[in-house]
Order: sequence, then structure tokens, then C-alpha cells
Amino acid sequence: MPRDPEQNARARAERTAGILRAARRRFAADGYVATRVADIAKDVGMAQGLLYHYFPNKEALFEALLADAFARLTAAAEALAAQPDPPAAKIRAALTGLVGAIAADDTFAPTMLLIAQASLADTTPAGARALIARERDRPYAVLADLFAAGQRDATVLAGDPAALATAFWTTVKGLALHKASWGPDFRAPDVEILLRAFLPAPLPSPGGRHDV
Amino acid sequence: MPRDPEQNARARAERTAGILRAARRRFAADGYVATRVADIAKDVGMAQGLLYHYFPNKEALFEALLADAFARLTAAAEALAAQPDPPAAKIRAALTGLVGAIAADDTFAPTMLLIAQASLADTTPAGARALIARERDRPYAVLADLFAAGQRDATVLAGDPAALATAFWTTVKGLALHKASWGPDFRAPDVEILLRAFLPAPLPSPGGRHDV
DNA sequence: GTCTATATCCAGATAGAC
DNA sequence: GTCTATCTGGATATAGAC
Repeated sequence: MPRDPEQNARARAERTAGILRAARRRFAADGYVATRVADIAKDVGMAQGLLYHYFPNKEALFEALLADAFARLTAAAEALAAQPDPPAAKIRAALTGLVGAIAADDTFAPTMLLIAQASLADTTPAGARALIARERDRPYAVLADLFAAGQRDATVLAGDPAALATAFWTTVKGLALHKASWGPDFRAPDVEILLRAFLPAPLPSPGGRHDV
Repeated sequence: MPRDPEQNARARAERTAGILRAARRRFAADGYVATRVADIAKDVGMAQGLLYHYFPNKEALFEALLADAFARLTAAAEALAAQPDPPAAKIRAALTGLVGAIAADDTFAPTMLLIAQASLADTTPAGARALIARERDRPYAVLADLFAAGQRDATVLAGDPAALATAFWTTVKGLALHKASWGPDFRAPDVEILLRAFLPAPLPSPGGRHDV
């Protein structure tokens, strides 16, 4: 008989996290409507009805998931911005990290797709739409600032910073989509190729490094 | 009383095309499962039941749509390959054209998304999956050939042609996704920025051109 | 907290009049 | 060919036993 309230709270939090994890995969793969609550429950290993003891309904579950995804994304973006490295290094690190995360299927690609698909679909519930509208440009702003800073010391190529930020995230989203479509056949392109749109060519040092 | 068989055939073809057009928008926006046959029928302006006189079921309608989308995409890719221009010019023209098509909402972005979403979702019907598996690398192959040819005469930057092709289509898909997400707020990045990943910088002529 | 029913609703597909 | 009305199945959400 678990009467310890702390233990109860922890068990509940773990259960909730498990539901969110399963839901993230399902929603990302199938979209909101196509995902059945019963599937999520099955993935977690619980009865369908029990899931309603943790979330009031499917919509609330979806919104909790989106909020979590955005929180992680903006946290990562802002952590990057706060680092002391020069802008060009941050941009290279960011793209390398993102491509790596996508390739490793770190729940990262599904998360990107989840957001993309949610902002796309007209059927996305209103609360989720509002959340997206409120959060979506933060990562763009972070990157645009980074590009502008890099242009001031000429370590980043010319071009409207907002356009560069769009190109950056467009590349990332496209890769996530590509990975999702091709699955095991996915092979990430060399990050240095992608970076050519943003940074000057690195000096061809004798032992030139190549990612991937 | 329309007894003329030719007239009948034409009327039917037009009706079918109208259904496909409406279905393309709906499926692209909402995904397969979320799209209701009733919505498509409503968009076309016909009763729900009547749609079943043109397509046996929702799945067949979806597959017809995918087949049409791929046919158009590969036709465009192969027409491009057949042109006499040098490879670098073709690549520039292709990306410019694709970005333009996405920006103009030429049913192009929805079509890209339709394919992407269909290859993504586990719930996509088997016939559609097979179609996608059969067709999906054609556009990649066309671009990879183009990059390889351009590298032979040194008008295209170095890098594995397959990786370059992936980067190219990734960019296009990402832009389509971006457009879909941001709708009216979408502003396409300068094509020249995107091209920097693939082509050497154009000579900074006095009256340098800028797309978009 | 967890399960097994089950009520309710809604979308795909069909029937049949006109 | 076109419509309205309806059957049927499946998914969300609830009820209630344990």
C-alpha cells in the first residue's frame, strides 16, 4: 500500500512522462487525428480508460506535448545564444548538433514534425494553435540575432539576417522531414555543404575535417 | 438530356479533376485520416454520396492524387534534365522555379507536403506506400546527375552528388513546410542565399540581380 | 490506480427515390 | 447523375467494479 505521498507523486510523474513519450512518437508519426488514444495507452502498457486519469482528454495531452516540445527547443536555442563562442562557431555547432540529433532519431525529428504538422493542419485544436503562434518565432529570432552579430565581425556571409534565419530553420525542418520519410535509408548530407549557405568556406587545412 | 458520349466523358473528366483539386488541398492541409470525404464533396459542391460515383472509396481517391502528384513532379524534373542549358544554370533555374511555385501557392507546396506526409504516416494505405517507394528517388536521381555533370566542368561546388541532391530537395521541402506553417507571414529567403550551398558565388556585377 | 464494459458520437460507405 | 436518408464501424470518453 503506497501511502507515502512523495512516492505517489513520483510514480504519477513517471507515468505521465511515459504517456508523453509514447504520445510524442504516435502524434509525430500519424498526426493528431489519426492517432488513437488506445494506441498510446497500448504503447505505455495501460488500459485505455486509465489514460484519462492522467490527462482529461486527447486534446489536453496534445497540448502538453507541444508545450514540452517548445520549451525544450527554445531552451536549447537560448542556451546556445548565451554561450561565449563567436557567432560563426555557434551557428556551425547548432547546425551540426541539429543534424546529429535528427540522424540519431533522438525524438528530435518527430518533435520538429509534430510542431510542423500541428501548425499546418486546420484541424489542430485552438489551444495548440495559440501556443504555436506564441512560440514559433523565438528560434528564428535567436538565429537572426546570431547572423546579425556574425555579420558585424564579418564571420558570416552577407544577406538579410531574417532570411538567413529562415533558410537555417528551413534546412533543419527539411532534414527532419527527409529523415522521417526515408527512415533507415536516410543519410544526412555533410554539414559543411549545408553551412556553405551561411559561412565562408573554411580554410582547406591539410587535415580537413568532415562530419558524418 | 446529354446523350452525346463525348460530352459525357468530358463532363466526367472535369468533375473528376475538380474532386482531385479539392482533395489535394484538403489532404495536404489535414492529412489522410483527418480529411473527411464530406469536406471534399462540400468543396466541390456535390453531395457526399455522389463522390462515390467517381471514386470507389477514400483510399482510391488518395492514391489517384498521389499518382498525379508524382507524375507532375517527375515530368518537371525530367523536362529540366532534358534542357540544353549548362548544369549550373539548370540548378539555379530549378531552385528559383520551385521557390517561386511555393511562394505563389501554386498547389505546389500542398503537393510536396502531401507526399511528405503520406510517406511519413504509418497509417498511409499500402497502395500509396508502394507508389511512394517506387517513385520517391526519381527527383533525387535527376538532381544528383545534374550536380555530377556540373562538377565535371567545375561550375558546381564540390561534394558528394547524392548529398548535394539531398540537400537540394531538403531545402525545397523545408521551404514548403515553412510556407505551410506560416501562411501569409511566409517570406521566401533570397534564392541566391540558398544557392550558395551548391554554386560558386556569382560575380558581383554592378547591377547585381536579386530574386524575391 | 487499474481494469472491463458501455454510452455516444461521427465518418465512411450504401440504398434508393427522383 | 444527383440527391437525402440510413446503415455500420470505430474512436473518444465515461461508469462502475475491484
